[in-house]
Amino acid sequence: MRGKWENTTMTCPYDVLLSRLQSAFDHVVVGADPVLRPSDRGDYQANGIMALAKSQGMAPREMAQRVLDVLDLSGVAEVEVAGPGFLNLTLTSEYLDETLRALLDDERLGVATLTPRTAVIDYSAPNVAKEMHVGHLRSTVIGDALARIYRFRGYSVVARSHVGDWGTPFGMLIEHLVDLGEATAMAALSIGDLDGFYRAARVKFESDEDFRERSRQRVVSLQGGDPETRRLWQILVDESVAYFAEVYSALDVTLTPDDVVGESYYNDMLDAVVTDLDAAGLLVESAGALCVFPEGFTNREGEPLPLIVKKSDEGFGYAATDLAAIRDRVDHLHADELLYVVGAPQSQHFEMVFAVARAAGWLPAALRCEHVAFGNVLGPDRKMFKTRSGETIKLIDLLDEATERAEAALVQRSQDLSPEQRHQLATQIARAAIKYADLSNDRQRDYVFDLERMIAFEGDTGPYLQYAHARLRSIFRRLGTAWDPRAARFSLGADAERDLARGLIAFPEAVDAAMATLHPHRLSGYLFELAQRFTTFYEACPVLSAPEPSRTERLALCDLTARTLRLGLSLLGIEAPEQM
RNA sequence: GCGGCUGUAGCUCAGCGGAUUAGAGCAUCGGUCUACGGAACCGAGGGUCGGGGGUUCGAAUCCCUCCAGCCGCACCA
Repeated sequence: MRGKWENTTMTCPYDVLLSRLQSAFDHVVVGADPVLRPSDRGDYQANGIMALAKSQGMAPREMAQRVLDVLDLSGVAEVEVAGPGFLNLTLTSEYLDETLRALLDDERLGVATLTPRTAVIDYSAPNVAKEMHVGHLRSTVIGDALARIYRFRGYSVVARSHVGDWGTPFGMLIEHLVDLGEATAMAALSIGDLDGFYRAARVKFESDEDFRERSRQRVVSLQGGDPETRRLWQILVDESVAYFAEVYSALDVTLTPDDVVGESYYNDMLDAVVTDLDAAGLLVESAGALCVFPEGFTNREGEPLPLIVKKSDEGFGYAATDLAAIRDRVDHLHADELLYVVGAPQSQHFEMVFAVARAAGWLPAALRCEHVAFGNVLGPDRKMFKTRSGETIKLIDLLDEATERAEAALVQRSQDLSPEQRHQLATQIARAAIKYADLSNDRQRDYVFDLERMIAFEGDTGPYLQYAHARLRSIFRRLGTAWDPRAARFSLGADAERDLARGLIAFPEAVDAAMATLHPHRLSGYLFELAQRFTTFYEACPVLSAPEPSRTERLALCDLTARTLRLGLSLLGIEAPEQM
């Protein structure tokens, strides 16, 4: 997973160890993997000896010796062979001291920037004139975390919220808008009652033959480019996008209206998709529809499965839009990487779209293109999370409820906060609770939404991490006199100090793992563990009352921990308040 | 029927290319208590890693198979 991206700096111990081990392993077999892991035996362990020994028909112990003979870890770590042939590596105290002091001066806390690439990340994607609900939570939160991580690593990120702003429902929506009158409709939409608007349109559509007919005509006008119809449609889009911006802001998500590029944006490119697929000899007419049959996909009957590009009614399917979007992103946005943060049920669709794009030559082989799939948000009954009456739950309601609970908890504890401060803080805690709960689960799995648990201040939660950070910051508020980080020397005499230090130097590994695997929970898990290391340290080691030079050393550890938590949380899109 | 995902402690979940004793949180029980923010810490109990085979010196992890659940499988995105 490493080595795919070139590092511009190399400061973290893992990288140093890996490169030293790698050259030793290369002496035996070039490219042999040392299999370097964090370990509680030493600081790290290299498990690659056994596999290498097997491949060379040697005894593992003998192989270990052979590698040790050429392994140069001077100034970095001590090594010892254990068990069948594990290399247990313990960083020298000089090297730890050196590394930690370098971190004190490093705003990036050891995380290297990568050679810049452009990544287009497709996420969130709500529908125009429809409420943002829990179904959009994961895409929005995971996508935004990935975008933040990528940016921090030096990538240029183009975010795309691929909103549903086209298709047959818009006939009915526009007619409903006309019925209400523009002013009334805009007022309704601007207060965020998108669902009410949609539902009312739907009801009329189902019960009123005349309305239904008008709606059909409206679709035709819309697709035909009738200016007045387009103007009305634009009102729906603009009001919705403005509303999404409010929700994004409430969630502290980085998406802006500029990132909201709906399906309609690609309309003009759809004909070319068809023409070019045809020219490439990929297009087949089947049952009146224009299709591509990518290899390896079959339907229920075992027959080839089509990707329908143009429907038998002449309309374009969403596959056409997705294909057009790929071309646009590769050709015009110059993407080196494409990510689609979309639910797991669509995995086959994306596999097919990617296969067709590759077959058509629109996706260079070197370009990373991935469906970042995720599981469902489940309710307490382990079914799709809905209200008791079976309705979808608005994101904004979810956030409001979380904020209320956080606020209630704060009332009991924080006496010195003004109501405004308390509300502001409660908002930050609520966002942290919801986002962290999502990001700390393996994204591929379904997870059970339990607000009670996720907003708790104890346990593996966002608020717990925020609290750890706030405790750290309070130390510096009570400091009184200034301290000089540059005077810090890390002797790490106490176990708790050393454990904390080991956690601190591993931050780059966690960021790297989250990015390489596109699994933000690798980072959240790291942060939780770091917070635990800190609280253990904090119990065992007095800071402010410690004698020098211990006091300065411990303050430096606290400083690094606070900054690591803050930076790590920020990469997940979670704020770290100074006080709680 | 085919394909995908999932099945680890009472509950919610980690376990990253197989590796030295399977972890955490919550809950339970027992400690710490003039406390640098106790919204904390320390400790205990609790698991035949869905079942069964296989490969291996070694498997929660790889392969096969079975069972259970969720999802997808031609014109809604």
